[in-house]
Amino acid sequence: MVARYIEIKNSIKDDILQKRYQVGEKIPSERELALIYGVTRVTLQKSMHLLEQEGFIERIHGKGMFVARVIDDDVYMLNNGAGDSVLGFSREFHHQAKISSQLITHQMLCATPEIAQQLEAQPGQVLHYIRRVRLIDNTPVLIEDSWINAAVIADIPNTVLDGGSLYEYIETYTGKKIKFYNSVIEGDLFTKEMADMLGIAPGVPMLKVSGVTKLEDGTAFNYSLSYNRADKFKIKNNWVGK
Amino acid sequence: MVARYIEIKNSIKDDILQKRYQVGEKIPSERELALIYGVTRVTLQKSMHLLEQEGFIERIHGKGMFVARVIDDDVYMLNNGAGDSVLGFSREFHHQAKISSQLITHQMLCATPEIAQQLEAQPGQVLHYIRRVRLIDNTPVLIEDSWINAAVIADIPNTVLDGGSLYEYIETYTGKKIKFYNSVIEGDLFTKEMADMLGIAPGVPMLKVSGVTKLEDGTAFNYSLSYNRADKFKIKNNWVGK
DNA sequence: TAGTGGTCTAGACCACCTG
DNA sequence: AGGTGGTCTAGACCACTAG
Repeated sequence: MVARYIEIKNSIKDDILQKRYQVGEKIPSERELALIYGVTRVTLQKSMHLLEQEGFIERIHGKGMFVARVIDDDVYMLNNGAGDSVLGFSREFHHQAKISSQLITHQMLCATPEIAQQLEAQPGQVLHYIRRVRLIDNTPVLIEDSWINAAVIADIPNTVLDGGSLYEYIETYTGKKIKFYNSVIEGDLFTKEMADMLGIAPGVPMLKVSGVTKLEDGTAFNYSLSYNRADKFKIKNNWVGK
Repeated sequence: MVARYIEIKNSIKDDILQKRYQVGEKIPSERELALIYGVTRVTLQKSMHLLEQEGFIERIHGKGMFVARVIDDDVYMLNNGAGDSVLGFSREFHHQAKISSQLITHQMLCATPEIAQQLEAQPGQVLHYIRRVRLIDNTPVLIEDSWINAAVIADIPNTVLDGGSLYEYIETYTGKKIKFYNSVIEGDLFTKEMADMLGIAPGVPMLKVSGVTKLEDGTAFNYSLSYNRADKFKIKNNWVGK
């Protein structure tokens, strides 16, 4: 059951990505598009506001809506607050490159008070602890630690951890969608130990991203901490006022 | 002319910040709040969706709306995609600390092709080039380079660059609000030259943030590049599905 | 079953931009 | 003046959660 305004948003996003509109070009007005898609203006506006937040169009009061120039780049972009790159490394990049994982460890342990608090669970709660090195085209680019509440996801097959999408597995397993991801980005340097795992020199800059993921029913199931090579990743952000 | 849904959003945000609701507590339903504020559900929902994007509440289908735990921290948070910290360093932090600036240079120059493209202007367009070191409680924490289109803002008094808010000045000067800020975050290390300007050791990690700022009529007026001490800043991000 | 958020309609009026 | 996006109303029905 996909909402109509999501379908319309994706349809127009596709038009932009397929270059059916040129960069900077004015697209049809809200009233025209509402007529075309057979919805009211309110519904169409929901689509267009989303498209604006995702950085594909700019809405200018009194003028119209215009296709934004979209930045393409040589490095990998982790989109913030827009798009779906939040929904997992595999899902995001597997179309443009070969994604693989090296499972360092997968064990069950009890939550420390700190992690329990992040997961809104009791200290001592049984968790999966997973450490993976992730590779793009066979080059190691990041280390990711995940703590996953075993009360929410009891079993995690190692086949999922090798190459599959963990988030996709969880959505299938629970029958619920992922709705919240609250994260914090920090800059730091790789320690020798971590640099060795990635096969790079120590003292290389990194982007550290930590955060909690929740399902649509509010269940916090995953706390993760990833250490990303700063020469391989950038984070894009589109802020829109009001 | 402030929209009703913005007023309502701020009113409820204030209730949360003033602890009139406890963390995790359920707040009144949409229908109740719509009645209280004398608006329809559609209007109230706009308020609550904003509040959710800003990370203050979580909306759970079938259950209700709940106050999110808000992360307070010792370091300074640059909020992404939510809140207004995008709208300038001064405006964001002057309530919690003494903000000052050290003006390194302010000169007029002609746009290179690269910067002209960012500003959607012609190469050779006259620009302000401004380099400032910014301080929190007299500690230098970042270096910021700005290129501002002189065709949009002709005069920039040095009093504004010293301690005032540049963005506030621009909104007053042009009579328009800032609507877009598209930025990219990268991790890197401070060079010796930059480290010297901040009085720190070279090789310290930094968060580099670059981006273009536009007014509500779509005018790109500012391209900026800031080099932030990674031990002083974090960047927060709230992603909400759908 | 009752209450919650999620979606959608068919209008209306306002604010901004251009000719 | 005419077209654009921005806001708002007063309903309706659907999907999810709980007791």
